[in-house]
Amino acid sequence: MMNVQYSVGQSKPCPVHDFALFATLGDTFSDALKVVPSDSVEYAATDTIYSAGVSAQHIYLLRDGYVKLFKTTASGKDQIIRVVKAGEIFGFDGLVDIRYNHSAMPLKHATVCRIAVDNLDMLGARRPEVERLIMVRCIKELQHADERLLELGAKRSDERLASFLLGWCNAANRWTPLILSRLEIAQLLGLTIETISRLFAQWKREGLLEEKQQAIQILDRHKMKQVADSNV
Amino acid sequence: MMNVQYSVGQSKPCPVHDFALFATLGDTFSDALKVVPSDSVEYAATDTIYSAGVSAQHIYLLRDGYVKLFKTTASGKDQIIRVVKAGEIFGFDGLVDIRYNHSAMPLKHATVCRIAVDNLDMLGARRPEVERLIMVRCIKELQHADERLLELGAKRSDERLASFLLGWCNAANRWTPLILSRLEIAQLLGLTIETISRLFAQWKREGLLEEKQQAIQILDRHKMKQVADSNV
DNA sequence: CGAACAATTGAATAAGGTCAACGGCTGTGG
DNA sequence: CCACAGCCGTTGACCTTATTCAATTGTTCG
Repeated sequence: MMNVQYSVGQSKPCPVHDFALFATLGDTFSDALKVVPSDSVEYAATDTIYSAGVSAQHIYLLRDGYVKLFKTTASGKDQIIRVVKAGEIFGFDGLVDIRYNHSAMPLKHATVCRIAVDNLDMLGARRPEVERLIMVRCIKELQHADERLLELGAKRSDERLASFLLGWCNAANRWTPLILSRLEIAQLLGLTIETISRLFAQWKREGLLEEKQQAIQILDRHKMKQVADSNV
Repeated sequence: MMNVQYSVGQSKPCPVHDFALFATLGDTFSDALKVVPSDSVEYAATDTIYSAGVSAQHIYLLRDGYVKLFKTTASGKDQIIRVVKAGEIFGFDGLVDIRYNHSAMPLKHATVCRIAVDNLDMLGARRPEVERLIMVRCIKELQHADERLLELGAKRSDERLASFLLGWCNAANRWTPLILSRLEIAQLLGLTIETISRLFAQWKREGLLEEKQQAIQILDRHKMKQVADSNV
């Protein structure tokens, strides 16, 4: 572990049971979790949480910030698979495989709580509940992946960007911090920086979208939805 | 259930435990499964197994043939999410959601065994093992989806087709039946019929690929791999 | 303040899509 | 048994979309 900064000490216990995700399992699980060694780790923008191909020893819960999961082609192009938001879990390849099949890095900054896969055994009888939880999350993620496959495979650049923005700014008519750079948006949508930039410029001109500082606001959500489904 | 033909009777019990996938759970599970109502259903090429948005009541095990899972855009374009092969399970949206989030149809022909989600409860104490099994399958599928996202988002048409063909013809230098039509390959790779056709023609000319009847053979697997990773 | 980096914009190019015509196979009905 | 319709695949010419290349501006950070 090189560029990893522990938030307080080397192994600060992580209050996993505070999180809604794990809270659904009830108190018995929370109690059980207190037995499981877990620690809190903080990452800066340039840190790598884990790399594809590396031994998959931990399962992660994102406490604060955003994390991008991505894969890299043989020719060096990155494709962002998913953007993880606070409260979500990621990196559960270790439950099945020896190695991670993708890489994980923060967007800007991230605080995670991680549990060693080996230590999951300590949960004893509660373990099936964890697996059920992960199964549920996994199916949800699979549905999300299906949707993204549809976007990458069957939609034009403007449709892709529009539906990404709609998903990102889930609050209507409010400023939403855009954590991703143009490059990261491009890598997420399978496009180039320039294409993203041009679409932004066009939509700003048309009064569809506004941007100030690092934040954006969708001015005409209805029209943006039309663009996303190409009902123009 | 309209265009559904039951293989023998209305509810022929399905020997689920014969399948490698479930066999991993051991004999106790096989015994338990005999209690669970499941039936075998046969579909022709034009039948629909289930449609996106429909109530997700069954979980399926493909016994014979191939099944395509796909989503449709608002404008009517289909994107094939995954091609299911014999022995694999699909349609487990019902474990989490009320409705299927994608549609399922056979390629040519399919025989499935299905279990009502409600009846999975009958497995009682053995249920955690089923959930673990599904979790494992689900993670595997997620990894597969990640790979496909990389292909659709970051690769050119020739790279996509080449890596699809390499995956499809896993046996080296042997004739492999190509179950998919040009249209279906196009819908899988996010391309058009014409593009697929042109690449096939080019590779046949170059002696990379051969096609007779409904079968194909990769003549130069090494070179095909180079195309897939654009090491040209 | 200047160096590095991020975003914008324009012009040229390439990749793939669209449109259209044609060939070939299959299955059906006279 | 043949003729023909219908479907699938092929091929060519053209067009659209998005990428690439390049120059410029804006932004952030030491």
